[in-house]
Amino acid sequence: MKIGELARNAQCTVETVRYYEKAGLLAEPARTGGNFRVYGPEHLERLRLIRNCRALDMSHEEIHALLKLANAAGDDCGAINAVFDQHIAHVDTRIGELTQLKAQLSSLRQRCSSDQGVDACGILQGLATMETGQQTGRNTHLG
Amino acid sequence: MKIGELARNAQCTVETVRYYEKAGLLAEPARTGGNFRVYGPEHLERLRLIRNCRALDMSHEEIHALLKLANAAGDDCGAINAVFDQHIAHVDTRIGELTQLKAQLSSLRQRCSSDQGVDACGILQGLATMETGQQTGRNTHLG
DNA sequence: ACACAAGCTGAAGTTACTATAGAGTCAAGC
DNA sequence: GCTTGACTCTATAGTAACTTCAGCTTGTGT
Repeated sequence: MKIGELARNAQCTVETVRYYEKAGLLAEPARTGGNFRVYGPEHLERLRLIRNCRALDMSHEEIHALLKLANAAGDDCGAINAVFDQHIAHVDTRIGELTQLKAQLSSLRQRCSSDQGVDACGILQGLATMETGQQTGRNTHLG
Repeated sequence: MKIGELARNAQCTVETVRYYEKAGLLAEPARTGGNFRVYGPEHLERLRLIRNCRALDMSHEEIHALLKLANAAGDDCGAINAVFDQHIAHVDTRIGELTQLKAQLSSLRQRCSSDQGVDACGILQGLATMETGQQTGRNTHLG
């Protein structure tokens, strides 16, 4: 199949497919005489796997590690579990961060009664004076 | 004060300060004869506000809107509330997405018993065949 | 024969910064 | 007066994971 069909089957754009190829996630396919890429079902399966990993918010780095492990057929998959567990921990951390964030936002939001002037706005005052606890988490790749 | 002192006071780097200036979030300050930026307390207050907004995961676009509203002194701050409410909704959406995500990840994770071969790995099988419900949310700027 | 869809490459744009290169400024010490 | 070192300046490139664009070639339908 050609790139457009592949992309449709995997629910992504052709640009994304070419991007994955350049990024080394998807193997370079054969070409037609006219230089068009031709894919087989194995490419589709691989692309679906990649897209699902992305839907699960894995980074390219994590996906790359996973693919490498998947290709080392015969090995036991303890290492795959490790990649997965680490990713679950990322997601969990991020949920915790956002939950705390929401609490902070809600508390600020309550300080404003909407029909007063900007000068007295509790949100703006809070934003200008609050001390954010330590530096904010750059510790996951999840936003 | 000079840029280094400003940055220290606001807990960020000098590069970030210069970046905010170029991005139009922070007003261009006066310069010394030697072309060094000189800031007053009003710059510090503004910078603190920006940093706090960032700590709350607001995008530059949202912050820009907020600053514009804050500058329109005298207006009532219903519009500020609207920006805030929208941002809280973003955070909430993202928490929901990640929670669902974690459930999916955990369910996949349980399919692997660790000491089997890669061929039989339930995680990989799941990843290659699962149908991700619709397209994944590009609907917030929160990762 | 000709239009139009789909494909190709390479480069630039996105967000919010961080990092680097190479130069200039300033205060302190000798 | 001169040097050292900390600080500052501009401009450019790199990061992640794509998207968008320009300009061209190929394939398909009538």
